[in-house]
Amino acid sequence: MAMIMNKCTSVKLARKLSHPCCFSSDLFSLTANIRPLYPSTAKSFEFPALLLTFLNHYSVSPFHLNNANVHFTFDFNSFYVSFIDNSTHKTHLNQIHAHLLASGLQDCGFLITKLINVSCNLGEIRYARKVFDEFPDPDVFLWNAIIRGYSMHNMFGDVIEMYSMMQMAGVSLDCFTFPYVLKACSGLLALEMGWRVHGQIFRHGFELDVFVQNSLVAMYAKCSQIRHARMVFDGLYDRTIVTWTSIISGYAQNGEPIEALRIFSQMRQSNVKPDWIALVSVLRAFTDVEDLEQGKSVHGCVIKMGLEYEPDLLISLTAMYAKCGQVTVARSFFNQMKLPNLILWNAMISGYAKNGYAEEAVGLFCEMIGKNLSVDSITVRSAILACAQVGSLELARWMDDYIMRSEYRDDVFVNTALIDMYAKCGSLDFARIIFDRTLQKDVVVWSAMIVGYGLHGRGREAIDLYHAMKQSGVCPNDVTFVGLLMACNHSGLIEEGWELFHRMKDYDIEPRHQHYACVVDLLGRAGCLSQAYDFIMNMPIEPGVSVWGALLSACKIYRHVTLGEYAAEQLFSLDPYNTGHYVQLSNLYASVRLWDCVAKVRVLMKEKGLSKDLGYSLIEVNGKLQAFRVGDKSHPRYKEISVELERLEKRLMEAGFVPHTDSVFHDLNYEETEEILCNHSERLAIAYGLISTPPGTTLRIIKNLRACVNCHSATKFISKLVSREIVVRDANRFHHFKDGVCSCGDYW
DNA sequence: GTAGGGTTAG
Repeated sequence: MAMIMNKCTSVKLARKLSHPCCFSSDLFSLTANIRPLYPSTAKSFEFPALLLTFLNHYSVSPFHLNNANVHFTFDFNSFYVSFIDNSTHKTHLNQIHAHLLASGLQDCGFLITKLINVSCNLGEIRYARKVFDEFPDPDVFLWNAIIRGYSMHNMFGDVIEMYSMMQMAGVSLDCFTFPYVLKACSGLLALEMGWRVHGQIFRHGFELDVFVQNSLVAMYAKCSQIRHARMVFDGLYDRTIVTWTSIISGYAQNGEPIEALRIFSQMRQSNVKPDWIALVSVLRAFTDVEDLEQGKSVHGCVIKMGLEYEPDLLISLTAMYAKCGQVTVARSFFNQMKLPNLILWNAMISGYAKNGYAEEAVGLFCEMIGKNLSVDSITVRSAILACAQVGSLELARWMDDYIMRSEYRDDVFVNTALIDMYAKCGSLDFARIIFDRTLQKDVVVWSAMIVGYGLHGRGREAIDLYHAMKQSGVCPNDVTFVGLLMACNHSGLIEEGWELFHRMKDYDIEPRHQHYACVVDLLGRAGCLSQAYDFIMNMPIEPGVSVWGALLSACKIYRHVTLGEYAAEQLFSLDPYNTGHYVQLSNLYASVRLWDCVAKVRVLMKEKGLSKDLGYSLIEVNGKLQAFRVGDKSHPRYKEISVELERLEKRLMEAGFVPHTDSVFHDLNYEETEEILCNHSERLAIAYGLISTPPGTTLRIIKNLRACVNCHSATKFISKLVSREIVVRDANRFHHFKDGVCSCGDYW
């Protein structure tokens, strides 16, 4: 049998028929079984020969054949006609039309409506339109048929056009017309048109039709008019599960998941039983708020209702678990789906990317390309985000190259992601190239570039770009200011940062935690610790982790123990299981040689079951990332690395480098300390980079933790000794080491 | 012949 199958159609049919996870084979056997039924059954029809042609060619459904009134009730629903060889559609339709003409039935509105419906179902929308145009005086059924055709193929502009023409022709609309037209308004986000249609609905007296009203709720919700959707919803006495689902998903789509969930519980109280689409909508709301526990309870509900094999629920569950960080659980749902589905893959890739499983995300993306699966803008954006996290410039180049050859090269969202990616992979130059070639830059594009400069401590350029942005008529937003403040902070532009912070109110932007944290950082950097403390005390919002963290960092740099202890106390109560805070406090104690206190912090961590995060560094050599841990001897070239390390050590000593022992977490004796220091992962990566690349090559290193004082200082020396630029991405920012100086100005 | 859902950059 010729099989040109519409994926979506086959899924719908399979849903009606059998276990969804193995639909393809069931579908085949079912079609095979019922085919032989036709010839014998068909003989008993009294209907004209052309309708037999219809049935034989365009229907594989046995369901209607046993019906005594078959010639008036048979069904040409889209999913029953999707098995026909595409190339013969046109011929068959032509034959049928010819039969109609020959039988003098060309004016039979009923048959022509059927012909139009079948043509639309087969995707022959232009043919349908031709048949429609040739019909002398179309009635409302015929108009609805052609409008339905355009609607089912998402040709919304044509829907609206036909709707206007229908009114001009003086045909009165019925309650079937409006849902198609409203769907078109939603699809086009044509709110004005939606308003007008709403007026028509009133005038035609369809304000009680539940289909029309449900469509109105959905239309307003899709056009971001959730308040209006709510007004229609509140005015409805007769609410079906579709009504409830429309308003629930409307709130979720408009960024109000909490309200969506509140209405869901209201729905449950009204004893309306959710169906699978309602559950999908509710899952989305819990996914948005990343509420794993509630998400799990919906999962329980899905199982209770026996819907756990519903493919679209599997997708929603995958998305929910993935976004809530349960990527392994998500992956098991992902693996259950045998047929490729773009949204499922997107959910898995973005879930991986969002939760730090960057390699898995990139891997899946490559798998998609390898398998020739179609991707969309969401797929590439998630993949770009993952590349940004990996940090490899080579991978970033590959991704950029892929985008340049794709249909997304002018997509402003994709380009924003690319700018961010290049900035995080260490190349502002490439980021700038993308930025410069992006037309119609919105505030997000500008902010991404400003944040990029900020990340690399290029404060002046960030501020210049900010002025250029304003000049081009784009208004800054809160993210722009995060970028600017970060840029000032990372490059020591203390007064400029302070001034910019106060400019925020000119744009009615309420500072958030990140902005306050940047200011505390700025003050801290300038050594104004008591001002920083006063600033925190006068904040209009409750200071959070980022703010106290900034203060603790400053206290560590300036060795201010009492204030540091206070900041640490706040951090421990707000964020008790974050190892970083304990390490910072311990490093503060170590810097003033308060070894007893260092030990106390260690005990505190032990009590909480925490251990210091293992440091590692990655270095990219010839497009490959190599990982090194502290004291790592496992590398195949360890012998050479170790020789290089010793050589470096010697040269460092000769150049007058003195190790800073206080960056070691434990109280060790001097020799051991020094040995561990030069075995820090960063140094291993540098040594490997030096022996693996030609002289003068920039070394690019990615660390999982913040730079330690000792490595930072040693790396400055090394950059001068070996005449190399060394670019290090630590957990917070970039350090560009060159000629013995670091771009961070020794404050990070 | 009609209505509702899932993936989304800084």
